[in-house]
Amino acid sequence: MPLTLEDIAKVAGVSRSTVSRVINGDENVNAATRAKVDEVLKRLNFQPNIAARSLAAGRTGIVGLVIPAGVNTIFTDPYFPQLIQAVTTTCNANDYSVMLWLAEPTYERRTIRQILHGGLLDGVIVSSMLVDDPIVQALYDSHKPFVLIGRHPTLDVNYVDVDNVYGARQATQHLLQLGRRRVGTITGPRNMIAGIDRYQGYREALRCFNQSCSDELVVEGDFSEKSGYRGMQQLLLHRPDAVFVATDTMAMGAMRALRERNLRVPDDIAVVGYDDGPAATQLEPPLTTIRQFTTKLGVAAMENLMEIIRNPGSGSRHQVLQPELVIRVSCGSPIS
Amino acid sequence: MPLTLEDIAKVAGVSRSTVSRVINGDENVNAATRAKVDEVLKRLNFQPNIAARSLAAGRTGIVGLVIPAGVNTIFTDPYFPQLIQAVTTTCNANDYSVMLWLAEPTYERRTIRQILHGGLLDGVIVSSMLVDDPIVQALYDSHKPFVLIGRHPTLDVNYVDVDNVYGARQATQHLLQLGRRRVGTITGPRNMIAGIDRYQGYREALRCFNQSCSDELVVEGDFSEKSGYRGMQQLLLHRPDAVFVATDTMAMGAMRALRERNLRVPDDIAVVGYDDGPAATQLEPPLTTIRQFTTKLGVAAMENLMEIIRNPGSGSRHQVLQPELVIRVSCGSPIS
DNA sequence: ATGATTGTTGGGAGCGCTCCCAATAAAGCA
DNA sequence: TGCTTTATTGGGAGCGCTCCCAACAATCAT
Repeated sequence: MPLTLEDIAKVAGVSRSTVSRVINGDENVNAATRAKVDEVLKRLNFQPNIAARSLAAGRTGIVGLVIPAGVNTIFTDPYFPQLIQAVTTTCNANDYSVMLWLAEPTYERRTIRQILHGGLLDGVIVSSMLVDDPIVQALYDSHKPFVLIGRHPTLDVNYVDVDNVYGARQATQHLLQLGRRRVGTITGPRNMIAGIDRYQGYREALRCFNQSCSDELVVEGDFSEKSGYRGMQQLLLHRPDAVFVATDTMAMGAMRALRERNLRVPDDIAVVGYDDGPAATQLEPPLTTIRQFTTKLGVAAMENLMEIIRNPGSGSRHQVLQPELVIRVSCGSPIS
Repeated sequence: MPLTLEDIAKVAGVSRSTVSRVINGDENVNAATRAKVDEVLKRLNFQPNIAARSLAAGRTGIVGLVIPAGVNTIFTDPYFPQLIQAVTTTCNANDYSVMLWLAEPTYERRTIRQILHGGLLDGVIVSSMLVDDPIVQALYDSHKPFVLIGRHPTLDVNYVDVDNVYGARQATQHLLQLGRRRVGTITGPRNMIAGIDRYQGYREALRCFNQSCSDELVVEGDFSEKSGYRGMQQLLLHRPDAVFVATDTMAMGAMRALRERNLRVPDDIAVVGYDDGPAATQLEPPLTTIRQFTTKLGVAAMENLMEIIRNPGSGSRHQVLQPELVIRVSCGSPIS
């Protein structure tokens, strides 16, 4: 049978309240008393009952991390592991526990209700992917503290994000500066913010160089390796001399397609990826890509969330990180 | 402010107790009353407070899924995603929620304590990898219901497992039956049960064919792609004509090494993997491997756990699934 | 020395739920 | 008809914790 505060109190010769104070770091405890209680606490390996605390105090020390994507996506793309890692680590460092929801985009209503109204979570981090994810709206309507990873197109919510438009612009400009003139792109899905923003950055870069954006050089992918492969095949019909691929994973597929056609990278065609995941360095040749500090993103999200939990009702918080171009081999040197 | 039982009761014109009965499916409620309460419940979108239920009833409807491996391993190996998927789905189908712990093998004590004594979990599933994982011992000492995925070498605990010895024997025998005579292996780590068992199966197969097991044809890997690559390079020094690789992921690495040396699969060297993950079909040539029904494993684990939760104190339960050989191209046809 | 202040502690109330028992109404039986 | 049985319902107790307030002792200023 698990111990209770009262048990500890009896052993330490103090009251329930005092033990509670010690556990929660209340200032108003005599140093000697605190030492004594601490000793008993440690000796009996006491762990307070989370449910009881939740009920009494209205907080649990648990935050939810909701990743609305199929398990396959989550574990294929190196982005999510890094994110999960970062959030988990930050949580633990701050005495929070994480509850991880890997949800298919079509939630059961029950799941959402549980997340929102079960009373178990102090706050929620959502790695929002879809433009119109129902859970975001639901969180917005509830008053539970939450932070989005990735900006939201319409709602004014707390979020942290990397500047996808900027990153994509950097990538595309890099290709243009090297003298490439038929720069294609394999985009992400158009119902995901990141997909839209990166495409936007691509177009802005073209405009900077007074290039028109011809539809034949734009293919929509879905972030998977296979869609990169297919996308590249399609693109090749229109003889691009460079491609901006909206994900390293898709870039892998794209390069597989090029290899099959015996096209050389970067000589025949230059490739830029996006993410700077582990694959980037393993590819042949190593991939020039956009580094987006996924870890920082996760940490920032959690820090914001904790701030919101501590201090609710303050205005909505936005934090945008700048990604940076990592130059490797896949774009080669300037073409004269 | 979230609703309470009392709120619902007031609206429905009944008592708190009756509402509770309806929610928990108690038989002793008049049909008309139940309908009325159900209607209110649905209309107001009521969700009982988990903490309060936990405190009063001693159950939460939450189970923990503990995966004691680095995040990198977890997301590299296709085994875990499938497992997580299976457990999560089964949970949801049975009105349980999952709390996922991705823990580095060296747990903080705090984490373990929380898992065990926080009182939040009705039960725990541990995907035990390491032979002497501290959390298994801790769970064993506590009296919390738990199920291991993967047998335990010494403790008599509830587990579900696939027969790794059998699977590895099948794989190796397949190579031997095709006439290969210098069959090497890249094993898993020796501190993981699965690694040990598969190596054991390999040796048993050799013994069946009256082959001695020469140390030079055995290399230890760590389940990673890279270790497969390295292992193969090492193995090649001793001219094997076939390899049993204890993981598809490692097999990928092994085949990369072979490609680099311009060795043909299966002509020059035959390869069998283990897992039948998505990579198996994508490899060139498609990989003959052992299918181990990871999904079934996850489902079985959860079903056992629920049974144990419902019915504690029954003897320990063991369930072992048989894996099967999936023949593709990487072993070729019999050698005359 | 007296009243006010500060530091420290103990105990009551109550969070929202489940479980149990008692109360009531309805039905069955002699 | 009177009494037992059954079906249905309501309310008290209590799960383990936090929060609040009151109690007390020790210290301070006057």
